[in-house]
Amino acid sequence: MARAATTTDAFNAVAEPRRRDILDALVGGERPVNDLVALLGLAQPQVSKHLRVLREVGLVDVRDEGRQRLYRLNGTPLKTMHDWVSTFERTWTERFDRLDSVLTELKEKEARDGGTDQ
Amino acid sequence: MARAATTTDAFNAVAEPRRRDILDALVGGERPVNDLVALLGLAQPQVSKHLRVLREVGLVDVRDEGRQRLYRLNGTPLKTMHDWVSTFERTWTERFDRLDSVLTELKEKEARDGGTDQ
DNA sequence: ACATTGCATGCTGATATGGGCATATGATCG
DNA sequence: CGATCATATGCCCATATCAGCATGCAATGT
Repeated sequence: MARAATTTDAFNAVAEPRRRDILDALVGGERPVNDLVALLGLAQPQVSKHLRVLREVGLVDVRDEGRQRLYRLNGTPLKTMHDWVSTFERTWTERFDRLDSVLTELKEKEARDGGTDQ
Repeated sequence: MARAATTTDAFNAVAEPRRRDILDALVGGERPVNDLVALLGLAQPQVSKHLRVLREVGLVDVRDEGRQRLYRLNGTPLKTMHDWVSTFERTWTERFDRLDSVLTELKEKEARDGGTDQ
């Protein structure tokens, strides 16, 4: 088996930096493809392809307006990511890091003096 | 060019669900590889490989203890992800969604104005 | 009708992936 | 030392990716 498809979920879709850039660019509101092309300095086909991936995971919606296609951000699928990552929030807090070190040291000491572990 | 390496950053490393599972399993504290093998129901080599990726992006630290290698969570690299995702937090708030819809409708109406009578 | 603009899609090629399986390395025990 | 437990690596392979480039196609302008 190979790596999971980029269209599998938000995690995979957003692992690509360009796609994150696109989402960032859409925070300000709807934009036609050429706007994004100009903003990102990418070739138009690649932008369209990235947008396709984002659309498939529901991170953007499209709307036709004349000969343009206006893409709009829809962050809902990011909620899952946010929830998951938040689980680890304590981990990068300095205070927690210290606490963790202390706990680990305690464990090591215990394991050394008791003999009975687990 | 192909997809970015999984070891490029936390975004890519964590796009793989098994690796997320491993991190989840490590929230409770240090664990030897075989613990993870049992918990995840994966083959030992794959677990070791996933751990390698996690180590390369700094999401886990290792410590030798006899013939075991104890892996420990280090969520610091997740902070970047958290910060980025948080940027979009408003997006999945119901109230914001509604506001957004209204704004879009207004825009659509505006774009249409001046011509058709209604 | 024809040219043009705005986007999407198709194809090619180099590349890294992740699982399966075998094997190497390393520490510990008898 | 030889056996065994705990992990890491190596190799094979099917697969999806992403960039680049050409082309398809709908909407608009003249």
